[in-house]
Amino acid sequence: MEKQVRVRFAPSPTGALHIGGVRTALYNYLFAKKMGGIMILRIEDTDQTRFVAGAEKYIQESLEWCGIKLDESPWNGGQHAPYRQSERKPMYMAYALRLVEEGNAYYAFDTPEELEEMRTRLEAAKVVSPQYNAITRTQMKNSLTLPEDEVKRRLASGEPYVIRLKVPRKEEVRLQDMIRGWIMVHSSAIDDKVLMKSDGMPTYHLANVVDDHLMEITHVIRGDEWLPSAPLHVLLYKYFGWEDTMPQFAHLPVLLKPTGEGKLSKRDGDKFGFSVFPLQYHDPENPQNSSSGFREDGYTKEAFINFLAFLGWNPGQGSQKEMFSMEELIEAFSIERIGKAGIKFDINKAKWYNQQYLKLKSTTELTEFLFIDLKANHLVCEQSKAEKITDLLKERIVFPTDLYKEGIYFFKTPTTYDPEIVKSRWNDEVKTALNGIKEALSLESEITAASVKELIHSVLEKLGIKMGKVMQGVRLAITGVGAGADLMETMAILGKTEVLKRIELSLKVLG
RNA sequence: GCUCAGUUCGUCUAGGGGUUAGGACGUAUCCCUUUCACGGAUAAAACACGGGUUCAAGUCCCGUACCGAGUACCA
Repeated sequence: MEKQVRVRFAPSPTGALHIGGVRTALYNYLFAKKMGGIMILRIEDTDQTRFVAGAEKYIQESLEWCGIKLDESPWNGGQHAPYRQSERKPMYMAYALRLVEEGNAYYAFDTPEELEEMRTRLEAAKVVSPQYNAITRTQMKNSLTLPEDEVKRRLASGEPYVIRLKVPRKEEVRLQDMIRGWIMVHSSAIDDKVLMKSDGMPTYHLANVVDDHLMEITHVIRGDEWLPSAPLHVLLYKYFGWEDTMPQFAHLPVLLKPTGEGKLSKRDGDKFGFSVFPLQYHDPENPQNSSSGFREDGYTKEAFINFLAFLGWNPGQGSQKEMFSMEELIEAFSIERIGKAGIKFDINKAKWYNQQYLKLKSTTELTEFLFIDLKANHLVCEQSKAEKITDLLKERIVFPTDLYKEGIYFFKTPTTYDPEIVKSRWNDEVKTALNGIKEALSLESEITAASVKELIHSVLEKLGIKMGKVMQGVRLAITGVGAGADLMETMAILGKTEVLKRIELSLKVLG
């Protein structure tokens, strides 16, 4: 029987969780659930200098909103707790030491200044990529070059040191990526990466391999930016003797800016006018670091997830289905169908998805959104009227707030009239029609969409005016704008008195 | 620079040797309608380039170009 699938999403709490991170989490989740496996979240907080308070909470809330459920995490525990690397700190040194003892790693005492000096020296000597490696380490201060007693003395004196991986000089490192196939890298292209930092914390490379092994991770699904260091991780698995249980790798293609130049970054949200974060983010220490989120922009989570899932993945096999619920995504998902190329971000598709999902919602549900904006603007409205308005408008909205934005004229008598429409559509014929409608309307007791339509028809017929020529002017008089939902329905909701009032007002204001 | 990846309509993509290269978003036009939208229909729009392999290449191989990622005691 196959081993149970265990995947992890491993963000670092350095700020708001980027949309690309959400996608990585989503793919992990979809794969885990598809395989009947376990989804784990591990907080990678080994860099204390970049720690941001509140970031972890943000990650948690984001995933909750998306409906990505965690089987094991810092918040709900699990058999491999703790799930924060900072809390696992004591474990890592032993593994690093084991590497040192077995001759696969070594102590290094070089100061930042000395490292900098080495780089400038190498650059001056026209070395293309200065790195700490099999060649240069012979000239640095480490346990490979220093006498044994000197190393012991430095260690005992509490002098700061790091532990570096001793990368072999000539060796072919290969790994199989589930998305990209076989990848081969020569060890000379990898430098002697730091495994343990001088503050006693492991670097990502060590921590990730140790934790993935300990947590029995079977598949590592992560961003493309890790691909270049994946061979290094393979080397670590090898030195630890964990090759047999090494997870399978899948490196996801990056999300690019709409222009395609570089990956989508925090700043791009402002630049291109859309959010790059799932939730609104407020940085208490750095308010200008705050950002808008998809949730607050009015995207439903269903649309957000559907949109995100299709950024680099599709069900293939000739499927033309675009709308997928989380359950359907799980059912259809496979790593093999993830693309290799970077994806340019296009917010239009997200808007379209949102529109589709909003249409699927019931009028009652949508009316809730209308009430939110109504309350915020200190307006009251009867439930039945609000539902009628929602019903009328629901086909035209992209965001829930459009209900209020589009329907503002239901709640406020227009005080201004769209100058463009006034210019092109306001004329004597319209005024004649309006006067005729006003007269006929004042004789009515109450109106319905059908009755008012009939009324207008007969008035215009009597006056010898074609409907198409004046109706936009009539709309302007009643709503102040040139576009909107069915005008007859609109008038019926407004009621006879209000319609009359507005006609008179327009005649007075526009002359 | 070096290493590793990638390249089908403007965008997301289907396609796995033989297709009029399909769909979706967006765009345009038409229909519906009192207008705008919705809906329906139609259209414009792509295999980066050059070599091979093959009877046959978007599909396989090799170069070139371009694009991206990585190149930290960051993840």
